[in-house]
Amino acid sequence: MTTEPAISARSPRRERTRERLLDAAFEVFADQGVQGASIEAVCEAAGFTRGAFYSNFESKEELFLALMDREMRTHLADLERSVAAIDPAALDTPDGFRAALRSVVSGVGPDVPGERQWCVMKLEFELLAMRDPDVAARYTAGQQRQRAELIVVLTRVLDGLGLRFTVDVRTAVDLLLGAYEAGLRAALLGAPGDQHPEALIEVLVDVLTAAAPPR
Amino acid sequence: MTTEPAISARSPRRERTRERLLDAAFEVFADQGVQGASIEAVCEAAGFTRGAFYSNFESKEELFLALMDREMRTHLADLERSVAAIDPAALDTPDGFRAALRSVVSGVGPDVPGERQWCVMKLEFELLAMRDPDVAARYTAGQQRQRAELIVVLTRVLDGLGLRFTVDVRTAVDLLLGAYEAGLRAALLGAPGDQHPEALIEVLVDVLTAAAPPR
DNA sequence: TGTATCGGATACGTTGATGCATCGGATACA
DNA sequence: TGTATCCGATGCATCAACGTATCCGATACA
Repeated sequence: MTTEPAISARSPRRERTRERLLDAAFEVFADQGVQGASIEAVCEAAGFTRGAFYSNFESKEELFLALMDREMRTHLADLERSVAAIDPAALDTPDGFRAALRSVVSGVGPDVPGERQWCVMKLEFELLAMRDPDVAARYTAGQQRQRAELIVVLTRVLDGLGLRFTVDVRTAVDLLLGAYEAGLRAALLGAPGDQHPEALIEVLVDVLTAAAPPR
Repeated sequence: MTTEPAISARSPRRERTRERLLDAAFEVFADQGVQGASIEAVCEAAGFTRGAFYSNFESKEELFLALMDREMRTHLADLERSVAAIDPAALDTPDGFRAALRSVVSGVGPDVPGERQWCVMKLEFELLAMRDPDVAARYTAGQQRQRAELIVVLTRVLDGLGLRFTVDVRTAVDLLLGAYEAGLRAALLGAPGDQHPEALIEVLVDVLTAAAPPR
């Protein structure tokens, strides 16, 4: 999209500083917000000065876009990895089935340490997307890839078990993702009550498979 | 919470400028982001200079908190109003029931013009809450009030119809709110597919009332 | 070992937001 | 109509972030 120096033409050293700047950007953006963070702060966190930054990126916006693309690629890969790691044998028990489903829906399961940052950055992405059509297009494209992957996987898994959701699979995925995100956010904000992602997901799975024909 | 000049001790004139500043803050914050917006920009939008601002608020943060409190109060009032406006007669038909439920869940139904700003500001609130425990406490408190109201209302309505959700009412409310928000955000971001709030809500209602005992 | 190129550091001028100290006009009350 | 008070406007000094132009050291290659 933006003019990238023919990606192959980037020296290894250059590539490493880029990565370090992106890593730092993730931390600093999550901590202070994309708008609130200064380029200087990102550079400092990465152990560089602004000279290095302007040598690698044109602006904070370009840095942000590069970061978002990288994160979405990473999480799609994580999803595919955790899908590949599903143990078909464990699916027979309801608990195993729910666990697999949860780990798949969360994209990467309870990697609890980074959960907060991940959630915050997702909110930042959505917020920026609300204001910039270009960001919105990239963001929704990534979300759609994730959604498509989940649809395929769930269809396959349920077929294998001889089950069916009581609603269209695509709708089921949307509901599952919505419930998971809402629950996660509420939990991270310290909300009381029972709106925690695991609980919501389990209830939802029960409801969505309730009237399904037995194997 | 913060030192407010004994609310009664605010002259009507002063009160009006405060309101105008809050109105402007809503617009500007939604447009440029809380962090991205300058105090100057808010003042300009309100038709004042910074002198007026510093005479009424101590900082941008205090303005933000005042705005968040006001918005949450307003939306709770809207919710109670739309609850009061439910026509019991229309609840008999499935469509009427769903319509009532949707308008109640959305807090104020399809007031479509301001929907985008409302959604953006909610994201801003959540994001700021993620970073500041004080903001988080106020935000979740407001959310819990809304949730409690919905729980009461839905229980009452369903009882009147001789229906029951197939899951705990509190869980049902969480699922409905989650689905609505997720759908709304996706729709506003221009996502393709069927993840639109109305559709999700209707499916969810069907699922949640499917196995309910008939009247 | 000499040299050219690349990558990051340094230094500088510019801009825009901030907070305050002070001023001026309008409103209320005698 | 005169006067006091309140409230918002104006002017100013400060500061942080920005972007660029230039410099220096390291690596690659002859």
